[in-house]
Amino acid sequence: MIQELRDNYGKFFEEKLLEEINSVGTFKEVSAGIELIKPGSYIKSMPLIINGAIKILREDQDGDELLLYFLERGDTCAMTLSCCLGHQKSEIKAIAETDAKLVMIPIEKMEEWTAKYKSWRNFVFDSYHHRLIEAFETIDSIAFMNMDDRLLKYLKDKIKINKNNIINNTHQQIAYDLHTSRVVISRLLKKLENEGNVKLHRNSIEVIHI
Amino acid sequence: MIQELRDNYGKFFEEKLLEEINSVGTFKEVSAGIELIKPGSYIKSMPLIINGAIKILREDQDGDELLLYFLERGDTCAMTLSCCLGHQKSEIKAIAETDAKLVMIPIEKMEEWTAKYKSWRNFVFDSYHHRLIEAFETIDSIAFMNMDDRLLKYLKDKIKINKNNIINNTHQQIAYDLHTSRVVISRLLKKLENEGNVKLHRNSIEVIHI
DNA sequence: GATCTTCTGTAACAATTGTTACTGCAAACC
DNA sequence: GGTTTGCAGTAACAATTGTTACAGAAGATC
Repeated sequence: MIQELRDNYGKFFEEKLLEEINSVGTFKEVSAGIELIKPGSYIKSMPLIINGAIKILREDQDGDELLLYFLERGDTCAMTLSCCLGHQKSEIKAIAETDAKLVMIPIEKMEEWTAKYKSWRNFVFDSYHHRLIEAFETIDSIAFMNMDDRLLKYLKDKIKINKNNIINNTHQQIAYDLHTSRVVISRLLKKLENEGNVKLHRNSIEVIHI
Repeated sequence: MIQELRDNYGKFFEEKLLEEINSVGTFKEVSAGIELIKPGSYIKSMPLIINGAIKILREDQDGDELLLYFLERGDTCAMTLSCCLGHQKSEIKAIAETDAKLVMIPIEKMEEWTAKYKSWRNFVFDSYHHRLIEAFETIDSIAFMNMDDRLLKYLKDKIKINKNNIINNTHQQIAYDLHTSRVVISRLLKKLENEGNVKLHRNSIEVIHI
């Protein structure tokens, strides 16, 4: 595990902290689709992402959901951070977007390292910063963009995250992420296909051109 | 100023930190309507809010804007925090919602205090936590609520922030905050008036019942 | 191969929100 | 008092998004 940590977090943390993480962290592999965090649950450890991607969703009381953003290598979950520190319930839902490798860190260490390691402090602050920025970008999308542009952005993000221009999702799954209906997504995808931007298959979408 | 700090931040910070804030901070009074932060500008100091309220807005490239949330006594601007630490440009716009008193802290102190004072660290983490939660609540509103409910929420928030059930805004100003058109707001307000929930006057709205 | 399930395509329609245009009113200004 | 300016009310219409319903295609299962 120490080698994975060095490869992925060596540029953030000094060797001594890497060793501490190695000694108290537990390695975890998850398969795509696994639910990591349920809204309303308490969180006992914080994940450092080694590889793969995690999808972070917001869910309202009716079970309606909306994609907030993806976490990747080098990211951590800011919500987890603040929940741990504030001993609060989770406000979000996290699902493995791809198969992923994580290192789970017990929350007691967080406060300790925050005082001890400058690099850890900076990492935590940076994480908050990035999540806040991404939350604002999500707000931009839903406030200022129409569904056709939001769908384009979604396809772009998916390609980037999965490193694959074939998106293995049904229209219904996309509709959930964008909080709209399946019919709307089918309609817009068909339009994109007619314009030559995508090719539609059953259970997957091949993106030809942005 | 030290007394103002003790009254408003005494429960967060130890006396020694209060004194440090007092010695390096500068007191600032602003009138309602003053623009404190422009999107794209660099930030050189961070505000602690003593009283009054600050309105935080998101703005897109076309100049369209959207209200994110209000800051009050005991709050600080998380965006400022992360901009200072990351030496980044502001992603938001801040306008004094009411007359307000602030203490401005030079950013160099922030890193220093983060290492030195546990209470400061907790304050900063808490601020991030609250802003993230509020950003998520803003996402909830625009993603899951219709304009009529968003308007109700807006009126409620305004009453709370201004401690006054008369809201001194034109319909156009509300439309800007909610990123919609004046006609839509007039329409919905008129509906609320017909239902007996508000009374409409020129340049102001009297809220009768939630 | 026959059946069942799930996914996609599409039409028709409803609801919500956005736009344009015009009106009268109130306050401000001269 | 008369004029100008900005605000609010309203109608008519357009655009976008959401809903319902149904048909056919692709896989999965037996």
